[in-house]
Amino acid sequence: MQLNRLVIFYKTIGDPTRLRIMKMLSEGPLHGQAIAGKLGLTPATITHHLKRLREVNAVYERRDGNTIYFYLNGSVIKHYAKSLINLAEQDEVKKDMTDVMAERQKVIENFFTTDGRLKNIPAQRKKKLIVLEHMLKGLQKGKKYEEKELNEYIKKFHDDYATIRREFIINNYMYRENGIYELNPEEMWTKIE
Amino acid sequence: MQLNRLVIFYKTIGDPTRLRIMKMLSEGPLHGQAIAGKLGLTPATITHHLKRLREVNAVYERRDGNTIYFYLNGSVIKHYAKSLINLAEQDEVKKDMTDVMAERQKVIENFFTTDGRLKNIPAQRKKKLIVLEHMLKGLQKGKKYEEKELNEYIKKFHDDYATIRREFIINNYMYRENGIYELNPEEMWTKIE
DNA sequence: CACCTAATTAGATATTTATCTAATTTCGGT
DNA sequence: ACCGAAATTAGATAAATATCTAATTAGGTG
Repeated sequence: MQLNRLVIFYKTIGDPTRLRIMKMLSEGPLHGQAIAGKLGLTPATITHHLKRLREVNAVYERRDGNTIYFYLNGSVIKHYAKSLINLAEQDEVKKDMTDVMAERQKVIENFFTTDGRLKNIPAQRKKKLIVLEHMLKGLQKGKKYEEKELNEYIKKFHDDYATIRREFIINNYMYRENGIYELNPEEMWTKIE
Repeated sequence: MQLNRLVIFYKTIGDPTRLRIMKMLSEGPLHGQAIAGKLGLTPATITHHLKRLREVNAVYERRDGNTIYFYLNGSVIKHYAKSLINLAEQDEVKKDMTDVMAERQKVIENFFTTDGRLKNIPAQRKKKLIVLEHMLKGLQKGKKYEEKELNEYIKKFHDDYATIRREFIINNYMYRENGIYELNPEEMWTKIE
């Protein structure tokens, strides 16, 4: 459920230590020991908090040797913030959709073959999102997908399923938990400006 | 401290019952009994959550007879959300300030007499904020003000101290706790577009 | 292989807090 | 001045969780 995701995210954020970590990471990646040192806490404690932050995709990590660098995941955080802003705005804004739709259609025609395969992943962010959303249309809301199942689905469009699957997560279209994937509610998707 | 405010706000938001209340209030004001009914919880429990939400100014209330209607305080919520977005954006954007300053100066000259009194409170939001910020300059960061003390300060500018004091809170320039007022860090202020 | 450092896991403790029931307060109407 | 409805307060209980120490796992390097 959508509300539930927000709850978990904000509960995670609403902790002094975790917010301090996020603040530190906003100035650049750090590894666990460094964080522990700066905060005067035990590595075990940092592991605990990073686990929490990872669970909501507020951070991601990159391994270098046996030290792991943690990065702030700005886009996910921004999306949660935006869904808070939506909540705070009681008025419903309806925009004119016709032009937007025409533009989307053109992008889809350019990037997909007539038999529905993706020619290549657009480099331009805006077009990439349109393409991703097009592929997402075949997935069911609320359904839980095994990673393998999702890979198979994506392969119908393009061989590089790993990249595309990652894009689904990065742009907040999907949510991963214990290797199980699920569509996010649309309010949480990365929006095209 | 700034981080601390954020922590308290997000901890408050990060609770299923409170987020559900906020969601309900986003569709219009409600009184306590109504909220309790819809959520299947005790009035005492609702009081508890509303107290929390009030502490961070996420809601405000209006009394009608002896029933109290609660409203969502959209602007405060949006400001916290924006400060999250700031955190998520690692790049620092510097803008050209010279034009902006000239405009502010003009507004201040128009709305204040030569001996520094406020002629009247601007109706236009943008100008109002400039005027409010001008008055705020005489307050000290980190200092805690009694309500009476703050009233006296505002009276130096204008007799209607109650309205102005309220504007300080609504626009997130100041923070109130147990009748004590304090300046918010500037990152949290209402920003002029 | 032996060793070192980083990270994680497991288990224990102490603090926080959401919720309830019961008592109390607040306000308007009769 | 009294009564009823709405809200708050007080106190109790149960659940969640931040942190620590100690043990374990992972990855590299001499």
